[in-house]
Amino acid sequence: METARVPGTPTIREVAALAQVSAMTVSRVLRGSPTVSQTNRERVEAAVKVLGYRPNAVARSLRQRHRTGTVGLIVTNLGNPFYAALALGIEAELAPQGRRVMLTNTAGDPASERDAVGDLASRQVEGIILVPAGPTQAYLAEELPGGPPVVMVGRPPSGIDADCVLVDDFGGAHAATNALLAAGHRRIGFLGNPPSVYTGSERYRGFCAALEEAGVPLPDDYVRRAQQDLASAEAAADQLLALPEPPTAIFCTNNRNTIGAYRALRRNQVVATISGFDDFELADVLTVPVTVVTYDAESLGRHAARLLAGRMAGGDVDQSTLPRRIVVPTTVVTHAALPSAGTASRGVRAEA
Amino acid sequence: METARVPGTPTIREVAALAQVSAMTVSRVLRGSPTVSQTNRERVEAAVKVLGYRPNAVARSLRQRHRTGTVGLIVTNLGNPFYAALALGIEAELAPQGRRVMLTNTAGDPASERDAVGDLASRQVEGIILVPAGPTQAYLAEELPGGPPVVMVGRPPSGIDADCVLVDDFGGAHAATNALLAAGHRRIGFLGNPPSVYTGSERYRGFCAALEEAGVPLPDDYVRRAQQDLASAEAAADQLLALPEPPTAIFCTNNRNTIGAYRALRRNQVVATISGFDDFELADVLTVPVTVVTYDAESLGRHAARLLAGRMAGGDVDQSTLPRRIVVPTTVVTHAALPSAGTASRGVRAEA
DNA sequence: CTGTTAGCGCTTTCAG
DNA sequence: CTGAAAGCGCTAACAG
Repeated sequence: METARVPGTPTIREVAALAQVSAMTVSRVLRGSPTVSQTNRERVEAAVKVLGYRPNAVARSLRQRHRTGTVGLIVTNLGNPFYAALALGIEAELAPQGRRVMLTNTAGDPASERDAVGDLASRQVEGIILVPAGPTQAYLAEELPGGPPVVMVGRPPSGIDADCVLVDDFGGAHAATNALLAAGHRRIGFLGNPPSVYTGSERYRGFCAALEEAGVPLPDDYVRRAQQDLASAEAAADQLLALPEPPTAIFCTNNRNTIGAYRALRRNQVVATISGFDDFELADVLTVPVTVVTYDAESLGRHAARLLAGRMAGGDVDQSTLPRRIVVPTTVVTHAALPSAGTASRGVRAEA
Repeated sequence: METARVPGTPTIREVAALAQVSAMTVSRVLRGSPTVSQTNRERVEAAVKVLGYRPNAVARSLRQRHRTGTVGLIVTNLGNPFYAALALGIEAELAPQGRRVMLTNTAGDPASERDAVGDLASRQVEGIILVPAGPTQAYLAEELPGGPPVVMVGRPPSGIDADCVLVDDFGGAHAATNALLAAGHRRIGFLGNPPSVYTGSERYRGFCAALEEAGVPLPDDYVRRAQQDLASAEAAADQLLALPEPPTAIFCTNNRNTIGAYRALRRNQVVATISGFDDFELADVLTVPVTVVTYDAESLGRHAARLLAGRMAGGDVDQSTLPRRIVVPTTVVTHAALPSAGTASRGVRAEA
């Protein structure tokens, strides 16, 4: 049974046999150890080439106790360009470290998130970057005792300690609302996620704070909640527009809501200023003015990867270091309306 | 040295010791083998719970020779919504099979693609889904002798045999061009990728075939090439519009070109019909008519994952089966222009 | 139904 | 500088 091997997958022993050295010498050459004679190094390299040998990373990981060079990424919806950009940033940061990303899409299902965490831990990932789907991550405490470090993205950890990377939700909403106020708006509606969602409540807080600072009132019926889909946002915007005194501007807490609101305006043939989180392509060619809050999702991913790298095996951060938190800044971009006589520029940027 | 273990990572032996059975019995229980007595099963399950034991998938993979339950995905640009949707479809198809996706972004660099293939093979992925960056994949033959099966997406394999999933590039371009002809256009310009890119040449072929069938001439200067970025597309479109007899419609082979062409029209205050591959959000609210070719990128990913599943360990396809090819159909969607008096519908679909 | 033995492919450890 | 022995955590193969 000694010779019953697949021809295409040689092992280190076969390389050793061909090179007439021990497996250890081959192992040393493969890892670039300096303690190998020039002669042996060449013999081994030749044998590797002849056999088309490729080291088995799984076997290596097993022996090296958990050094798998893999990182888990759990997102709620890869179809959202925001998460795609996040994944891109993470991959770009980790690949040069020789680490690979294992991708999981939860479709917003907390149970699926929990399963994924368990499975990734089983696969010995060295760390996990998590965009949480549910309200709490307390389960991580029992799921990962002594397991891989976790970095959370987009909302702070709840029920557990972990590093995290956040967007300046409050500041961005505050700045965008200020831009609307500066443009002379006094009747400003709000279209957003339910307050149970972290980003939704933070952005609502920023919105309210700006209004309050300006002494501008916010009638109860100017506040509408919608889900993350166009239809629900359109319906909510319709309600705003149907008010006896409709708002002259609407602030939306996410991309879907912004575009839904625009469609409602267009269908009702109303001109009002649209404002919201997340820039989008063609925002500058719409028939109403658009003011958006934007930020660099790829950079968010890079930050998350760097935080994680610090916690992983070989990282620079002491495990006793307190949870770290990075807040990524936002920028307000004002797009002129298509038929407007205003500035013709594609976008006017202002620091948040 | 027997007890020098990290408390948080128990092994199967510790579970066995606690349950007072052998490691094999634990292993059997974990995998749901029916040949375990009820008593022992309960003892083991209790011990697992007490210790918080989680099987080590790396050790399992090593023993089970390559059954890692991982698949490699190599794309050129995750930031492109098309690839994000592709990844989503692949993940959705593989996750229920207990397989995880290892993601790699090549940024269009063939050398990076080759490195990624080697690394993924080293990590013992059971298969690879590849959106090729370079003109040939001949290197796979020497890189993967007896290695994991590969499925290509978006363009057919070159220099090697492999299953692949393609978009009906020819048919889509043909149908879209026919739609322009049916709308009465006789001066139709072409804005596309260099013909060295598979999709570019196929779409050009479809475009030409439709014109030829209709007996409509295609002047040389009606054909312009652009890269996959807005600036280059805008410049190329400018040239088309600057012709003595400019086209009344422009067919573009990709999303970036379509939007670039639209920006050129808008800047030059010209009304012409825009047509192109890939639908995009807000296409229906532009100031000119837009006719796009669309297809389901997520479904493309699902098809790719299914083809791969057939070739992987435990798959249903004999390895001697000839390379399979799936062509995903396209749909032509006509969006009415914003100020037009035509149909008010969001989009008129027609089978390609 | 259960356990023992052996070994996946590699690297740590220690002895030359 | 080199190699032999042992074993990472798990499971196939066999024997009871």
